[in-house]
This record gives sequence, structure tokens and C-alpha cells, in this order.
Amino acid sequence: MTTDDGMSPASQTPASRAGRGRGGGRGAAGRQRASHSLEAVVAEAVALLDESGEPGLTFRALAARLGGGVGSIYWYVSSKDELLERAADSVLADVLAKTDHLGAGDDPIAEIREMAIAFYEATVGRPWLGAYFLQDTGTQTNGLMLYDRMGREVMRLDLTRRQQFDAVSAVMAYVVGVAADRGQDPPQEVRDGIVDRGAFVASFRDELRALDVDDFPFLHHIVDEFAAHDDAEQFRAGLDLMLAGLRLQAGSSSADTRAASD
Amino acid sequence: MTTDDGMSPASQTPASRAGRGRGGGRGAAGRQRASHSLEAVVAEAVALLDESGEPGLTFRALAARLGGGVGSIYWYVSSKDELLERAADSVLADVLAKTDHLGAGDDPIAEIREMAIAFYEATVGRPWLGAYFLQDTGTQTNGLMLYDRMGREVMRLDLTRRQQFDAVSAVMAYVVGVAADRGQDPPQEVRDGIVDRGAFVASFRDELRALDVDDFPFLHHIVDEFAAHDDAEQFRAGLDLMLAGLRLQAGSSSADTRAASD
DNA sequence: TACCGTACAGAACAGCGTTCGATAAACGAA
DNA sequence: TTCGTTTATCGAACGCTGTTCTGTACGGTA
Repeated sequence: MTTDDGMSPASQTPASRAGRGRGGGRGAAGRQRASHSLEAVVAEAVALLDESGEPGLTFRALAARLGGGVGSIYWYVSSKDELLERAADSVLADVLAKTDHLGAGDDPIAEIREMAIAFYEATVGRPWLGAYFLQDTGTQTNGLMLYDRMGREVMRLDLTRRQQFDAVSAVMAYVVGVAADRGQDPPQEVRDGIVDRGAFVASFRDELRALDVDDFPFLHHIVDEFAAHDDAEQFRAGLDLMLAGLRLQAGSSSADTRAASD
Repeated sequence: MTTDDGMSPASQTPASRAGRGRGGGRGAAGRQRASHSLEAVVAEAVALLDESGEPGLTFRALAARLGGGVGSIYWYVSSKDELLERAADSVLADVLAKTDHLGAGDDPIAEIREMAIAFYEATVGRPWLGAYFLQDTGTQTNGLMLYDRMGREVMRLDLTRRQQFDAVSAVMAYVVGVAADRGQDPPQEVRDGIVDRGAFVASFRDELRALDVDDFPFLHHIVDEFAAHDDAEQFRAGLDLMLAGLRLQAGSSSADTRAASD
């Protein structure tokens, strides 16, 4: 119920937290207490998430990794939600770096395609990402930057502002959706490598085959495709469908469907 | 680490659980103990989720609603994850009902569109859904049915099996992605109606305007569109992009890109 | 009656996010 | 140097969670 009384440690110095701390001065001389930084906290959180998934990220486990106490984390982050938001946004930093060179090409849609693929690749193996993108505009600046970068490409197309807005949102939503879908397919032990992925796919295929053909004709129709498919390839196939539609929309420049575009 | 020792109450009678219980015989005569059923448990879980979101669903709150004890729920469900999976799948029952009449139309893609929209409408106001679709094939039969129903329409198109498989996956992923995206936009108090939605949108618009124009040209470009847009409309816009691409792919029936299609 | 499988109940447990007061270090002012 | 204040760290403690476990009531069968 307390919305923002401004008295929690994390909100006492909201601005000074970013980019502070002398992280890494751990073993210097006779230091007794550990020293952290927002970057270190978020980085270790991501590492923990990558290793053991969302349930693996606990304040106690994170504190142990940082070599400090539980309470210290709350100096940098005011809740677990904020920690997850920052963790999600931090992986987008890589996406931004890898798409930094884009924007100079002749074909805007090809550039969008590259951005979406880079975004997708960052989500591979990170099922925890899907639910935390673009929640808080204040802390998640990388998400906004990626959104805007993609938007700048769409602006080069002959489209309504509304169409541009819709297009970027659609591509981003599709990437998030694929990430959410795929993150859940392996039940639990496949991600850790305990069970062979091939064996898992095979057992799922058999599960599909065991279904009644009359009830599930399509699943029987594509069961072999399922067993042989590659996730990244399938992502690109769906992305290309959407981008083909976008290209079609941009190509048919009938002025009557457009409003004032500048 | 214990994978499946088969000794937990919920796995003692795995088959008999479905569709059993005499749910509703609560106040009959001198009954002392409450009587549940899997359907009642899942239905109350969905109600709880709709009212107070994912954190609102606790075993204690659910037990209180059912008028029983915490332990009883474990007779029908072996974990909270399974409860969420069943809850997510149960809302798809409505989608199936509302798309039952589809499949007879001349245009398969139009039918797919209707199914996707029905799916989307079921996710509106249910941000908790996104993460739990199509996890377990065994318990989540409605998801499979919807997937197959959409697949039957795609089968009518002149496409490779692979293309058919990719198309259905893409549309489903897009719906899930939009649901995941939109579920998180209202921070917390908007969904409960404490804060006006219009006021929230306005403050977010101002937040966007406060950003540097040079850093975020696109966001400034579409900020008015954002303030005026309708979520459902935007969903349909993105869906139509994807379906336009699909129509294009189905129309260009160059036999060389296709394999044996029957 | 005795019995047995089904179903419900609630205390108990370990672990979680979060709060809080204590406290150590850093730093400018006196 | 000494002091006072700010910055940062620490871990015990709280309330709540999912889950387990033990006990027990019910309905049918013999």
C-alpha cells in the first residue's frame, strides 16, 4: 500500500546509485567488508539466472556470490522486481552493441530483420527474459533505445505514423513471444544438460504420435517437421512473414490510406 | 532431485483425478468437511488470478475460497506450477468454444485471423497467462487443440509442411508476445482501478516527451500515436502484417520451393 | 462389525523477500 | 587530529510462501 514514501534505503540516493561503487576493490589490503556496485549486482544476477533460471535467483544466493550480506543488495535495488527488470535490460546492452553498426543500409526492412535476430539471439537460453522487458521506462533505458533504433528504420518507410508505431510494436512482440514460448518447452533437466535434447524432442514426438489422428490431424501432419526443426530457423521464418507483410504495406503507397506523415 | 518417485498424493491416482469429485455438495445435510473437484480448484484459481494477479494466487487464499484446508489442494494438483498450467489451459476452453464454428469459410487465412483474435481477447486483462501456455502436453490439451485447429486452416493453403508448421507457430508466438508485453505496462494500481488509465497513459506520454529528441527521435515521432492508440487495434494491425506475409507465401505457388506436400 | 481406498484437514518445516538497527568506512570541516 | 555526517555493508528477525506429513473422516464392500 505504501506507494513511495521515499524512506527506503534504495530511494534515499536514487540518482547516485547508478555507476557508483568501486566494485572490485575486494582483496585490497586489510579490507573487512565487501564492496559492491550496481553493475556487479546486476551482472551476478544475470549469471545466476542463466545458470539456474528464475527460481535460482535469490537474494541469499546473490549475496553469497558477491561475498556479502543479503541486506547490501537493497542498497542498489529496491525489490526483486527491480532487480529482474535491470537484469533483463542489461542483456539488451549486448543487443545494442551488436546492432550499433546498423542503420546505414539501403533496405530498412533488412536492418530491422538484423535487429530482431540480434534481439532473439540474446533471448536464447534465457527463458526468464520474456516477462520483464519494457516494464519501467525509467530503469530500462536499453529497451527504449532498441525500440527507437528499430523505429528509426521504420521511419524510412512510406507509412503512416500509426503504421510505423504498430510495426515496431509487432516485431518486438513477436520476438518476446517466441522467447516466452521456447523458454518453456524444455521441462527442467534439459537446460542443465542432464537429459539429452535429442532424447527430449524424440519423446515429445512420440507423445504427439500417440494422440488420436482424428482429433489432431495437423499435429500428425507436421510431427516429422517438429522433430527436425531448428528454433532459430523457425523464428526467422515467422519474422520473414511479418516483414513481408510490412514490405507489402510500405510498397503499396496509396496516399489515401495515409494521414499527414510529417 | 527427486524426479518421480510416484509416492506423492497427487500421483497416487493420476488418472482418477480428472473429472472426479462431487463439487458443489457443500451444504448438503450435516456435512462437516468441504468437497472439491479439479474443476472447482482450477476455476477458483483463475478467479483469484483475475482479481489479484499472479502474486494473489496462494494456496492459503485458494483454500479459503474453497472453504477447505491447504493440503486438500494437493490432492488435485501436485504443485503450483501445475495449478498455473491448468489455469492457463482452462481459459483456452473459452477460446475453443468461441472458435468452434470456424473452419467452414472459404478463406483459411480469415479463419486463422478469427482464431488469433479470440485467443488474444482471452488474454486481455490476464497478464499471468503469457508464461504458462503450452508447457505440458499432458495436462494442457486445450492449447494443443487450438494449435491443431489453426493448423487445419493452414493445411488448406498451398504450402510446405515446414511452412505450415512455421506459420502456426509464428501466429501463436505473436499472440503470446503481445499478451506478455501488454500485461506489464500498467505498473500495479491501474489494473485495480485505483488510478485512472487515461492518467497513466498521459503520464507515460509526458515521460516520453521528457526524453532527449536526438536520442529518441522515433519515440518523439509517435508519442501522440501512443497516447491515442488502442491495444486491440494494434494487435490486429500486427496480426494483419503477418497474415499478409502468409497470404503472399501461399499465393506464390512456385512448386520448386515446396517439397512433397502429401 | 471390520476394513480399505478416497478425500480432506491443518500443523509443521524450510526457504523466500523484505525490514531494521547496528556499524564500519570515507570524507570534509573544525 | 578530532568530530560529525554521509555512504555503504551486514545479518538477525519477521511474515509469508510452497510443500510435506500425519491424522482422520467418509463411503462402499464383505
